[in-house]
Amino acid sequence: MALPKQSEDFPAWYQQVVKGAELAENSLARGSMVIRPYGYAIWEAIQAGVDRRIKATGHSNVYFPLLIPQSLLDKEADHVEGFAPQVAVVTHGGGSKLEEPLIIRPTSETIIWSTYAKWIQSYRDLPLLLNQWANVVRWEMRTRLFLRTSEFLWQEGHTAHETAPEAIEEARMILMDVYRATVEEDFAIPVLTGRKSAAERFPGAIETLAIEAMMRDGKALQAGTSHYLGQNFAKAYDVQFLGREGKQEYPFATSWGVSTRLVGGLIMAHGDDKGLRLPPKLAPFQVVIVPIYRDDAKATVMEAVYRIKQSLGDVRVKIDDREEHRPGYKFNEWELRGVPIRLEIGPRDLEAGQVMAYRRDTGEKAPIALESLSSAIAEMLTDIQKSLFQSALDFRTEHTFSPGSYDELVDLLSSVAGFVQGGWCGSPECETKVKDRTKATIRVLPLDPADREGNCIVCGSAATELATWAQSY
RNA sequence: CGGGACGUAGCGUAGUUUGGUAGCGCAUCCGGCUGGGGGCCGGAAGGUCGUCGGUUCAAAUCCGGCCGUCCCGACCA
Repeated sequence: MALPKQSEDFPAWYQQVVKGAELAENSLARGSMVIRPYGYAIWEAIQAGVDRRIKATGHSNVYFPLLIPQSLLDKEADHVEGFAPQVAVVTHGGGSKLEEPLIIRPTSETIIWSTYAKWIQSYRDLPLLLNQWANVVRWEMRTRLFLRTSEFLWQEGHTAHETAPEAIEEARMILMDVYRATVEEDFAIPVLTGRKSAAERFPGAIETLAIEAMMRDGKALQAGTSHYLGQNFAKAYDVQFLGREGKQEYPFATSWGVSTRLVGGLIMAHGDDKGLRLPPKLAPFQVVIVPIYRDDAKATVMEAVYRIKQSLGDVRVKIDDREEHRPGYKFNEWELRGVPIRLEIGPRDLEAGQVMAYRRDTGEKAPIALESLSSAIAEMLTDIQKSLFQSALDFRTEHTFSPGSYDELVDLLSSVAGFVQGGWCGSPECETKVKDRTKATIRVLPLDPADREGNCIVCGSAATELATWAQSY
């Protein structure tokens, strides 16, 4: 199979990588996907890193139901307005029409906060720091595997706090210590962190924070969000606690999530014309061994191969011992599937006391002496993880611009050049003007804006902050 | 939901203009030779031509409805 070049047809490239690497495929219900073993293994590695960090910051996991009475959704005005068009509704069950329709959760604020009403009575019950791993359904008009599917897997954290500053700090901590840390350390993808403009905010949120990553076509992908919800949900679901001063008070909320969309980001941030390039921390197989032999050498080679796998200890090693494919076929296939290191082991190598090692990220191939293999592989995996991050960072730097005029801003955004930064006065009119002209949106605003950022690149009046615009997924 | 393209074996496709027994490549299965960058030879199996209806002696082919996929919009936490 010939993969289209990224530069020629990025969407076709993406789709064929997803299918060719056997990550996922479309399923029967519109917009839904089957995640295949290799794709799911990547998701499990992602989950492990996120879950570990969520727990390390004091949160516990819970599970709330998939089905939510429709009336619950209606209680928070912004929320219902934002989600109603995307909600799937169950109207029948047990062979008859339901008295009250049930919605399939598009997110769980409603069911969770209606339950928190029972759990939160006193300031001693706070903070309540819970998270769940779940599937949600949003009836999107246009879907793409991993990036936007009608059903997707995610984690959603829902916390309740005594004070606003505490909740705001929680939302920021999750953004920085869980999401940014996971994506930069595990995915080897640099992210911008910041606030969303009012237009891009989560329905029902007071502040939405996000991490944004650059894909190799210059578009931005929102890779994770963390919301400060204020007291909106507490009031909508009548959650009150008796405070330290003996008065009834409403708690302050956050919610935050990352989803299987991250797999799409992983593909598009690192992939090249040969396919996937997986960072070692998330790769289901960190090393693939392709044995090379004629019949007479088979026993010797395979015996060495198993011994070598043993010697690599904790490294996740796949031995591709399929008889039906020749080495060249396997090389291409594992490159498409993004395995960081390939070891070629044949009689010639064994005689020389070495193996051939191929690095997926750089395409370099060089021999490694058997006696130092274990440390060399460990070192190489570390180096690949670092070097993928560095090259993604370099790519982002090369594709980040600071235009001097509105016309230049429009040109850069229209040609999907990458991230485009400029002063913004904070007015929705200027934001809309750029969007109408170029389809690009403000992806992030600084977490802590400076006092002044020159003039608004759109209208020329005093800028209150530095905005980063981009085309986005 | 609007505009465009498409739907033929597991995958990719030819055939549709001009209606007349559905073909090719890859993959699969069997046998053999092979094996350091997508092997070769021989044999085999695999098809409600997306679906429903219409026109016709005859429909993959013409007409209509529906379903689905992809691209571009609208929408999108």
